[in-house]
Amino acid sequence: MPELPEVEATRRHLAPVLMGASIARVEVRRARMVRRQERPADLPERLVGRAITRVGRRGKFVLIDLSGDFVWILHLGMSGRIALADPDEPEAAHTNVVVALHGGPEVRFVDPRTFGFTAVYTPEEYAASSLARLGPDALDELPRAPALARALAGRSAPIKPLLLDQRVVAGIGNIYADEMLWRARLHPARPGGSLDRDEVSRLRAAVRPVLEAGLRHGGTSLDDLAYLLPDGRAGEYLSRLRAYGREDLPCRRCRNPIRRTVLRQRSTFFCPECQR
DNA sequence: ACCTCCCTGGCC
DNA sequence: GGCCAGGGAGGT
Repeated sequence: MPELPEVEATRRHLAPVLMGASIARVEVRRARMVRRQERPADLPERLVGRAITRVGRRGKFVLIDLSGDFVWILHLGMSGRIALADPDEPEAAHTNVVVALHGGPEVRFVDPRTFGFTAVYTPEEYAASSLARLGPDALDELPRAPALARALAGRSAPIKPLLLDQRVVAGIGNIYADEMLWRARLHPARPGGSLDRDEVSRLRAAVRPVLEAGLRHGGTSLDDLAYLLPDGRAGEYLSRLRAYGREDLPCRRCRNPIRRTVLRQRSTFFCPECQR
């Protein structure tokens, strides 16, 4: 599932190839993939001829700066991936958008479920978009415990959906949220505002190690292989998960069975013994 | 602040 | 054949 580690792996894969390149040609095969820009049909003309000056990331968004102050945005949704391939290589199924670079490979946006999207923004459009309301990046800008405590203070919503709220902290998705709460020994249904100082510190301390472990192991590909690395391989982090997907399996800390519940329509896995 | 919806492949 | 997975926007 593309959450922060998978998106960061994608960014690292793209950056060396895209930096300094310029865009030759754009093909949008599924119009639905271009969303959240006022006139989606403008995407090709906004991209063609522009040079790439930076390949960044904020939360789950890949942000590609272009000449002329445009920014090209990629969001992988839940089944998207970016493949770099020479034009004569065969295409994967569900190659929905192709962006060819001058004298270089094609950037192929493959996404069976089309929850991912792409757009090109002017600075004004960016400022008016939901991207401008993203919280601090969970890896690069993680707030210290006191600031995190302030963000959670007075919140009656369960801590897990708060972790998934991209305005609080950007980049955490359903799998890694469960892993962080397991590591911090916090029950996912605890109201955000009920966490004491020590608990907020534990949670804060769990964020980066979980994301970095995901990154080290190439991210998490579930059994449906909806998510793959840019080169088509499966991420290896699945086998190291402590909570997510482990219903009825022994907790790796206390050996009691992991339980599954649904919180805000999302599968939630936790150890009822050691997460309180 | 909550629920519904979008979409498709894989599984039962 | 029907259900499930889920990020994020939109509606209530």
